[in-house]
Amino acid sequence: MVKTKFDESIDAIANGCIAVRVRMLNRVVTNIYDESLRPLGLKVSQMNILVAAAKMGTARPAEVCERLHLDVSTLSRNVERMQARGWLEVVPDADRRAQPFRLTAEGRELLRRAIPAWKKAQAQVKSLLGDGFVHRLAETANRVR
Amino acid sequence: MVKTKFDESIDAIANGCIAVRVRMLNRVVTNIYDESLRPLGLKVSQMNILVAAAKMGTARPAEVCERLHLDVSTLSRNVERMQARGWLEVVPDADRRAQPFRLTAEGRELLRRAIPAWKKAQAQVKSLLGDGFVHRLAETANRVR
DNA sequence: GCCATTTGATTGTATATGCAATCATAAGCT
DNA sequence: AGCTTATGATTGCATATACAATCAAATGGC
Repeated sequence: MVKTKFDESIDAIANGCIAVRVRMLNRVVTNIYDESLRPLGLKVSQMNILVAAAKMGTARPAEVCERLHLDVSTLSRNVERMQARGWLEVVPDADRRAQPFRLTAEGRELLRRAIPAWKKAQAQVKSLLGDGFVHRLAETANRVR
Repeated sequence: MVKTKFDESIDAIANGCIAVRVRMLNRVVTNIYDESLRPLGLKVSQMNILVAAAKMGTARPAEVCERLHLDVSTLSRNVERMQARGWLEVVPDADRRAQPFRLTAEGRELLRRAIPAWKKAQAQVKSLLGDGFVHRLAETANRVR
C-alpha cells in the first residue's frame, strides 16, 4: 500500500485547503442567518446591502463593491431585485452614469424588523464558531479590507 | 446629532456581523483559487469535488454533502456538469436509488495538472490571511464538521 | 405480500456570484 | 471643438447555492 506523489498531494489538499474550509463555513453561516431571516422574506446577502445603504445614506455601487469585495455586476442585480421589492430606490446624480441608491421607507422598516432575527443568528453563530475564532475573523477581515 | 436605537443596531451589524465577514472572505479566497485554476477550465468548487472523489474512491453524494455541509441538490448539479465534461462517472450500485460517482481517468489527469495551481493559490491565500487565522480556521472547521 | 414510511437523489424555481463584453457619460488632450 | 481614454454601470452567459416538491427504490410493520 504505497502512496504516490499524487496521493500525497490529494491528502494535502483534502486536509489543508483553505478554500474548502472558508467555503464550508460560509455555507454553514449563511444558512443560519438565512433561516433566521426567512420569515421576513429577506436573505443575509440582501440585509448586508440594506445595512450598507443605511450606513452610507446614499450609496455609490462602486464604493459598496470595493468595501465588500463584491463584483459590480453582482451588486447591480442584487439592487435590481431589491428595488423591484420596493426596499431601495435609485437617486439622480450630477454624473449621469452614476446610480447611487438609498433605502426607501419600506426598506428601512424591513431592516428595523430584521434586527431581532439578525441578533438571534449572530448569537447562534458566535456560540458555534467560538469567541476566539470570531475575534480573529474580525481582525483578518479588517486587514484584508 | 443623536443616535437612535435603530442607528445603534445598524452600527452593531455593520461593525460586527459575522456573516458579512465570512462571506467577504469567501469571495476573496474563492476568487484567488479560481483565478489560479482558470487556465485549466476548473473552479475551486469543482476541484473540491474531484478531491473528495479521489479520496473516497467511489463517493456517495449524501456522504460528500454531509462532510462539506452542501445541499444534495447543489452537488447533484455540480456532478452533472462535471460528468458532462468527462471528469466524473456514475457507477452502478446494489441500491438502485444510489448514484455513487468516481473520477474518470480524464478527471484524475485534470486533478494532477491542477495541483501546482492549487499550491500557488494556497500560498497566496495563506500569506494574505496569516498563519494565525489559518490555524484557527482549521480548528474551527474541524469542530463544526 | 402489501402498505406506509424512510431514504437517496433529481427537478422546479429563485438568488448569488463573477468574467467578458458592452454602453453611456465624463475627463483629458491637442 | 473633437478625439481618445477612463470611469460607472448593465447585460450575456455560466456556475454555485438552497428550499420545496417530487420520484423511485428500499425498509419496516402487520
